Amino acid sequence: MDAVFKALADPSRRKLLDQLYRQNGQTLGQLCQCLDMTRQAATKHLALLVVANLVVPLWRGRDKHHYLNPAPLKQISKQWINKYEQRILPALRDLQRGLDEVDQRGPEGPH
Amino acid sequence: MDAVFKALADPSRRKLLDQLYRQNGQTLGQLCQCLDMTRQAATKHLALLVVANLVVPLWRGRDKHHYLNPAPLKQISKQWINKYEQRILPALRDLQRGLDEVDQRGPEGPH
DNA sequence: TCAGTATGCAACCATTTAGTTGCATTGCTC
DNA sequence: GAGCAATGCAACTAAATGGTTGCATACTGA
Repeated sequence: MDAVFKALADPSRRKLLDQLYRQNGQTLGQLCQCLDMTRQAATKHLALLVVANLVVPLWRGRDKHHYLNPAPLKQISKQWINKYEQRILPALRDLQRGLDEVDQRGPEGPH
Repeated sequence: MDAVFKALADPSRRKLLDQLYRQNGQTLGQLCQCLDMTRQAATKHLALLVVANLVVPLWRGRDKHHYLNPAPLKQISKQWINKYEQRILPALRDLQRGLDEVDQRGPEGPH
């Protein structure tokens, strides 16, 4: 799971995923064209995506095609993000209570 | 959105969120105890969470209390992750087609 | 008012990261 | 098989990151 969050942290890598979302199975060369960096740099980004299992590479002759694997995204969504989403309202209530306590101590206080 | 993904990339920061999930409104001192690093390091992590608007700090006297704000998580889930989740089956189909094309060129090939 | 507690700020260090350049390898095509 | 095209690998650099130490500030409570 750590690898997935790490992989998603970089805008270039998210861009790569978006690119594969637009058209799945692209080669390294194709993917490079959208990134404004050298092929080698893009390769490293792709390597991280592969480690996170978000992308699966497939050799066809001398071409390396890349395929999207959205499963890990579902994973983190289910195991991590969802539980927070369900707390939106309680969290708001907590914050309001916090604000109330601040006010009680005296508004226009320090900080 | 970039700030949110960046904030989630580090395990310590996710741990802080989990800690606030367990008990909302904790002070810096309390949050530090779960992290095995100096207070100053924890402060920096919290600063990133605040920038990403995942945590809202609130001063009460000399104590700084921290409150969870799950809204940005909902945001990225809705605007980014969900669209990928809906592609799980099509992506699998794409991959299968890719595998088929590899096989046609001759199984046990190079790479 | 004084001691102690909670926090902020700044400088510094080590590691990781993002990117580059240069060269090697492999496969297609003519 | 010669040349071109697609990719891999390694070394290097610059900047961001995660962490530390030291000191300053501000609130609390006896």
